[in-house]
Amino acid sequence: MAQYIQIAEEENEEPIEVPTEDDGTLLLSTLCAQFPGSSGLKYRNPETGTVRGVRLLDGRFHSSEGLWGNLVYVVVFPKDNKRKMDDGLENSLAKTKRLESKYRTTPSDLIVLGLPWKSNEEDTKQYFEQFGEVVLCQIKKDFKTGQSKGYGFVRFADMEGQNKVLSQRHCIEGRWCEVRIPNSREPNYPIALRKLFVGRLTEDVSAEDLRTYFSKFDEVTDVFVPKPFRGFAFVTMVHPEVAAKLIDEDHIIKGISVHVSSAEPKQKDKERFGGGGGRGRFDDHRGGWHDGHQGGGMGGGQGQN
DNA sequence: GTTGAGCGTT
Repeated sequence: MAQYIQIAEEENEEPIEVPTEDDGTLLLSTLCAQFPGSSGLKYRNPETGTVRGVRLLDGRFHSSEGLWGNLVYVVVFPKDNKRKMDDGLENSLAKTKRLESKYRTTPSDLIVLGLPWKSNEEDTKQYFEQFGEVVLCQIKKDFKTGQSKGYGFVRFADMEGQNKVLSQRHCIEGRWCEVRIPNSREPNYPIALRKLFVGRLTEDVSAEDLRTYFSKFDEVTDVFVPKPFRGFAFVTMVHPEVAAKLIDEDHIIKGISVHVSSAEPKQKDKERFGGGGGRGRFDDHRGGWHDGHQGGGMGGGQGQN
């Protein structure tokens, strides 16, 4: 009968339970469904403290004694993380997901949800032009009455405009609107819930190091290190729930123990830390796109190409 | 004349 194995993406992360087959093996395809792009499994031997790999034969993982036990297994991704886009190891789901965000390099139509009924195409276009050259702006209307359906499409000439517009919320003529990649069920969450404050930083840790480190947990949309160096940085993740799990933890990056907290400190934290200098951390830098946007120079991070 | 999640008459 099937059992459930606890599998996590990182050793110290919350595992999810994945079912085995009736014969007690775990299908690689089952693993890939939960961890797109994964290629293996490992676990820490409780007795020796060393990490062991799990045997993989013909697309099936086999536990050592036919029992998976209560261990938390950790996903392994291909070593050459600089995987080619059409690497056979990546299934189509993973490809689709990546294409939707990280590896997208040309602008696409973006759907704008929640427009005010009264908004017209001219004013809406004007609003979006603050982010870059707008090459398309349309509002969907009832073809009979001409009444707006409250949503439309916008397209930018380049990725810079697109990235900027996707990385923040929008207030158009008094209403909060959402801009998304069409059909991607991924809303873009409020930046305040995705942005991490990385404190106790030293200059040995570069923006690229930060991006590489935090990319292990989720896609990183932005890394900001104040110049001149001030001992902290901001890292913005795609998913608020991932960001939440990283907050209030110490992380070792290049041997340096840094402390991660929310970029938008709660009142009590303001009293504990910030305070002295006057304004809070969140005010110390403008939201927006700093590096690593897909447009120009391909910021640090994992493997592209 | 109202409304508020959705996915586009070319």
